[in-house]
Amino acid sequence: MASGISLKELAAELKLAPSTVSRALNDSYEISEATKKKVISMAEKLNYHANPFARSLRENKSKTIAIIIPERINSFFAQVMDGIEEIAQEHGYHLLIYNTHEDMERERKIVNLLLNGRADAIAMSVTSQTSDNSHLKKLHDRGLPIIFFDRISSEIPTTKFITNDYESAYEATQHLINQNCKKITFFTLCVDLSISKERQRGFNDAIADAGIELDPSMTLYCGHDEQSNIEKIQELLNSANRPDGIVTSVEKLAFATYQALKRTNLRMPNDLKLISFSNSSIAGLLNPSLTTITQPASMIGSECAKLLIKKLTKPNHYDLIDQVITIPSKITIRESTCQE
Amino acid sequence: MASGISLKELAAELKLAPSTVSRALNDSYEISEATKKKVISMAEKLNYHANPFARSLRENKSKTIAIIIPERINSFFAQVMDGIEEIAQEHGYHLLIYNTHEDMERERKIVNLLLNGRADAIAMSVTSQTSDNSHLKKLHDRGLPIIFFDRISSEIPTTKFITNDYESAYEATQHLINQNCKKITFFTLCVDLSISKERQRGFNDAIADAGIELDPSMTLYCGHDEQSNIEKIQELLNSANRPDGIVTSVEKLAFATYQALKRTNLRMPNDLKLISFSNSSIAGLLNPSLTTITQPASMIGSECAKLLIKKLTKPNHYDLIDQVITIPSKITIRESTCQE
DNA sequence: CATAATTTCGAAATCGTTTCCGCATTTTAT
DNA sequence: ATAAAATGCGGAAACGATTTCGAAATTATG
Repeated sequence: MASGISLKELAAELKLAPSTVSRALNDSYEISEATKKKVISMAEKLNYHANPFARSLRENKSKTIAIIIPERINSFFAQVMDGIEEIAQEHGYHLLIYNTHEDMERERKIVNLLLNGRADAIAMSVTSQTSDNSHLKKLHDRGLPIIFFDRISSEIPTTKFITNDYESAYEATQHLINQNCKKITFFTLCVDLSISKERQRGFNDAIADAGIELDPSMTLYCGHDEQSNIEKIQELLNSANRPDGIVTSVEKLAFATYQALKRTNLRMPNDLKLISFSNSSIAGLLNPSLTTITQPASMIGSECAKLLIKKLTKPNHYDLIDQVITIPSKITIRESTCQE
Repeated sequence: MASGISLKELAAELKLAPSTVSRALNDSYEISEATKKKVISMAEKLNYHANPFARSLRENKSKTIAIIIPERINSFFAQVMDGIEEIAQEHGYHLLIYNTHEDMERERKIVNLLLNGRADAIAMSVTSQTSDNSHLKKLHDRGLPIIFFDRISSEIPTTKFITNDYESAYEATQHLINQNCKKITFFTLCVDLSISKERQRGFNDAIADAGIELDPSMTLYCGHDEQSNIEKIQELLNSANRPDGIVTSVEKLAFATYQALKRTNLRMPNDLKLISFSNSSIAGLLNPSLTTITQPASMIGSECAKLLIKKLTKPNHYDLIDQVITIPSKITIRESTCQE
């Protein structure tokens, strides 16, 4: 609790005015080199560290960026966070982390917490339930720089980073068609989410463009509970018109499919081919190894951070214009979609 | 940048003194219910949010906990962070995240940043290079509550949370011996780390207790580079005295072993059995599924947070006494160590 | 009714910085 | 030689909240 020495005490020790010491430490041109040296060395000696709150209060900025993610830290969000962290640390920014746990009410609370300057900027991925975004609007109206990534809120006019969900899903589906799949199913989670919609659209279009009749049974809606997902998938795989190709829109549904598959006597890739959106580093170690669409998570994170910091350091030179920046995903073909 | 309305402005609007408004908002007994109601509703109406820096400056506390981790967010640290986040959010605490990237110099810098009250408490896992811990000592001497988890610094007299690394490694090794392995090798990363040492010790003792002669070739030292690890392991597997059982002290070395194995014609578990420390949720999906020692990561995180918050809210009732609390890991036996 | 006790609120200090303004003193220009 | 400008520093206000102390208004008490 002993919070160290203050600027005033340091000044007293040096027999200088606080204003002089402050300027010396901030390398002001008004202070002679001689006194600067004296001040700095005394500060070192007495282990002086400026109080961040006093400074933030005075300067009305916190040198802090807040990250808001919607769920427990999975491989995707971990990589995004790592990407942001790298850039933030490089520029001396601090990082606050919040998790909305897919709960819009929590999202609203957290956003309100950030309304008072605790963070200078925000990078966030919205909740799957975020229908009303008045709280986000308020944040934006206050002038707080905010960037969305992955799960974006299109109604807030700012910069958003996503990956090419539509194209990737299209390509993934096309890949299965090329591998001779006749009945392809799309596994998805939350239909309200921007990325889910895009991926679904990519799937639908690829199916339609291949001249296949699109019907609702070609989409399986899953939930957040692992076990019931597995059962639901198992049921599908045991049914009469089981698919011979699957595109899963999120990593965890691919894993659930592996689990479900274990309980059947179907073989992958012979009876069934699987391709999934995933950032897991061990997709190549699964049995069979999993063909993936890998999102550029780390780069999304670092680009968010770079842009935010640019905006913060040169507010007039950069603007978070209302645009969606797409960083393409990468499809890695592995055994799970091999031709038998 | 428009940082909202201030207490003073709110007071002016209400034709009350700032002190009264402050007390009303903090539910002081000195204020009548009538004025409290008026103040609160006006605060709502004008969207007043207290400036956190002014408050922190005055109260000398930040309602913030800092987490310092030593490397990119893997499944273990992700779970720890989730555990901390859950408890922190419950109690209205904010979370700052720092990553030392296994660099002691960065660790020192980050720790120095926290020397001035930016965080009320710290939960950290040290760098593998942390030999000199004067910076940690300084932090502790200042009276800042600090807790170590997983990678602990035993010289700082505070509470530490670890898992039973020694026993787990011992049991894991014993398990391989019971499965008829005759030549067992231990794969490890950093020998300086407390946890590495403990795991190594557990392995060594299990080997010795089984009446097997312990020799240095039974330990393979790996590095941080994925590819060279794979090559090193591959080389070992192709050598004359290849092991028939492996205990890997960290997750990534198990994955590297899977990769290396692909390049040989050895079969798991027939020719080789593998058990690893790991928190990956998809160990069961590997081919063959991986027998794991799972650390109670989430619980470690939540226990850290609970204890820190107790200490912060009732400083006199709780003390971070110099003790090591062990939360046991759990061994899950899967195909990779099955009897053929 | 006068005095004491209680309730309710205001004025001002305070936390640790930064910065505007002012004031010597010295240097440069005319 | 005198005016102008530059240099180096100090004093004090300000950021926005909390809190100590004290005063006014209300109620209770004798």
